[in-house]
Amino acid sequence: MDMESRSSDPLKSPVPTLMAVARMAGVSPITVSRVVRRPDIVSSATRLRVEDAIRKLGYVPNMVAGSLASARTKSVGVLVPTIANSIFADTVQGLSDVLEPLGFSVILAQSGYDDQREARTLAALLSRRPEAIIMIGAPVTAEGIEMLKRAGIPVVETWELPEAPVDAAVGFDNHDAGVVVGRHFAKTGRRRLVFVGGDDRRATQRWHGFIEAARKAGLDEPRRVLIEWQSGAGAGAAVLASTPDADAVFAANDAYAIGLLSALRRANRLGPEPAAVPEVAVVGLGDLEMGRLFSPTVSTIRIDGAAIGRAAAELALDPAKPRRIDLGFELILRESG
Amino acid sequence: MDMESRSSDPLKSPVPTLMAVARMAGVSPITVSRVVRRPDIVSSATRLRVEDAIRKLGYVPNMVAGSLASARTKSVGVLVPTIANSIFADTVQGLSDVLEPLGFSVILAQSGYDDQREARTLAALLSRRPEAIIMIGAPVTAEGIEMLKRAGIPVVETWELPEAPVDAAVGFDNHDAGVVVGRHFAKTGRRRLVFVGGDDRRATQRWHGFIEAARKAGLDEPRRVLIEWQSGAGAGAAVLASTPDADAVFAANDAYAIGLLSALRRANRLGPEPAAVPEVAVVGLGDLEMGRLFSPTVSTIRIDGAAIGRAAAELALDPAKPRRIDLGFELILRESG
DNA sequence: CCCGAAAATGGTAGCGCTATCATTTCCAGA
DNA sequence: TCTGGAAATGATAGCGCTACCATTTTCGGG
Repeated sequence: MDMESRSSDPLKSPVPTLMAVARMAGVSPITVSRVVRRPDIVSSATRLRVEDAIRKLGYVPNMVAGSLASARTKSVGVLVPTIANSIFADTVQGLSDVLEPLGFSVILAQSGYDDQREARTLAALLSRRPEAIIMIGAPVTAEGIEMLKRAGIPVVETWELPEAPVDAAVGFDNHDAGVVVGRHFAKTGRRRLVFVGGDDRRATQRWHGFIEAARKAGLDEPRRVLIEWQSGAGAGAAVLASTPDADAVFAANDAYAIGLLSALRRANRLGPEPAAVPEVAVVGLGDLEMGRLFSPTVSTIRIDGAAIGRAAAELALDPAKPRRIDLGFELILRESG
Repeated sequence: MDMESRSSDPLKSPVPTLMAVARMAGVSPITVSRVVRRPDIVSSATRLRVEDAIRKLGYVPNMVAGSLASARTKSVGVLVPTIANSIFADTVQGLSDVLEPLGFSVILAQSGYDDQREARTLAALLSRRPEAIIMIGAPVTAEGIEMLKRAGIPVVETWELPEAPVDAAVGFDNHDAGVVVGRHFAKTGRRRLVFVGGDDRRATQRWHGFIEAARKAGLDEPRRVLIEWQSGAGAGAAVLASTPDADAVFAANDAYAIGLLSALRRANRLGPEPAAVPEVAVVGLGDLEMGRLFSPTVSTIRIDGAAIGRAAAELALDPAKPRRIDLGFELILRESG
């Protein structure tokens, strides 16, 4: 499609500039700029004239030029491992809800749980000069950390609370979450503990907390089932295949927990009605709505992903705010364990 | 946090420019620019020298300036009703997977199913001069359509196939989906049909198709249960409360379908084992993984959200490609109906 | 009716980069 | 050794806007 054919004014199709508006309204360019950004300091007579010209021309300010001139891009870079994971989607939603009303745009990028890609992606984000970076997790490569530091902008790491974040962090203690679930299993008489999840740092922290609690309680050494795919069904099958004797499973997210419960049902290890004491206890993480709808209802470590996003946005915009926020988590016990 | 304190070089902390690199390497600025963008046309000797300077200074190109000079932003605006909906998250993921490797960034914005907000958001997106716009659904306001046309860039509408899209569309026929489900219910002997969903245009198209099929088959006039919240549980409760006598329900998405099945179970209308012929047939839309894990497994209109995203990205980048792609859908029959 | 301060508007000079030409350097072939 | 065209590099002029300061206009109070 060529530009001419889609313009409503076939004559001087090129996208109108602030200069064009100024000429049409008979004012200087800077006045147009003021009408757009600070209408209050322009007399209402001129303002009306300018607004009229803007409407007639269909002028849309060029923020690229504006950003260059003002050194403010009104944008925030957001780096997630993947968006096709409802739990991160909630966080993105939350931060977007705070940022957009303030006129900030979200530049979204995915690292795909890949270290090299994270570094590349971070460079790409930074080249757009966002006013802050918000990421799920902490940067993994030294390169990435270095770039972030040099950028001199707020950097908010979420979903974990590193000892020494580049700048700020909003999240919860993943290690603790593992401990809490481990203890809960011990207290309810479970002995053969299993952890299913990926091998990213957050999952690993949960795993460490989980073993720690199991050891302290004198249980069998917990086993870990590593999952590559993002599929709940896959996670369920993997656990049944590699640790069929497990009597308690901590799944790194609710999707895995549901996948496992579904596999257990298919293997006829669930009984027709949710048992008071299930043969295999399962606890997930995230508190997806699905978990409440499933039968048995899924016990979980509840995390408020949207709240993390909102808090992260606030730290990103205000460097004066405290640089570390622990939003905590909550163990929610339902039928699954 | 102030900029000085976080720079690795406390001396001349300000973010280095291309000019600084040029001076350090003893070349002209344009040569640095070429090393960054087209390394192949620079002699290897100078290239090495420049790359060295870049590394030493930690230079990150300023794409804002580059975009202004070249009139290419290497960015695509993406407008979704909400990202906290796994089905759209898949589409965003898909398009991002195509766009990022090509050096394009995704500027993500949410309209929240709100017409006015859609128009505002579109203006904000356009002011960043993206090279294309990809949106879920078609623009709703005349204003929005006008702005998009004037922008003179590719615009891809997804998840529906309007008669006259602004530019391009990738999706499937929502009306047809309704027809297919309606016919299926008729064929399997259902009579009291209900549709649960929102009142956005896509849902409404499905609804229209659904009634059409029901009328043709001579069934009772279908009823429509309108849902505001995005919650499956809410949808389930609403259907049970307002149309308790329904014997077949088409849910506008799988989350609603699962919410309804869960409510039916709680109301003891599901039986212990999935029945061969369920009392109430339920068909969802989207084919979430959860639907396959649930019991009963959820019948659904399968849509490949990621594929829609990938195809949309391709149309966005290449105006020569066909402007209308019907990716279709598939009725997947499982235990729920 | 004048004065001075506030309100309103404008001129100038870049922001950091790239497009578009030069211009210079290099080197194979005569 | 000289030539000519390709390869490599550079000078210049903006891109469309805003920061900063200067200038003009307005208007209430003496």
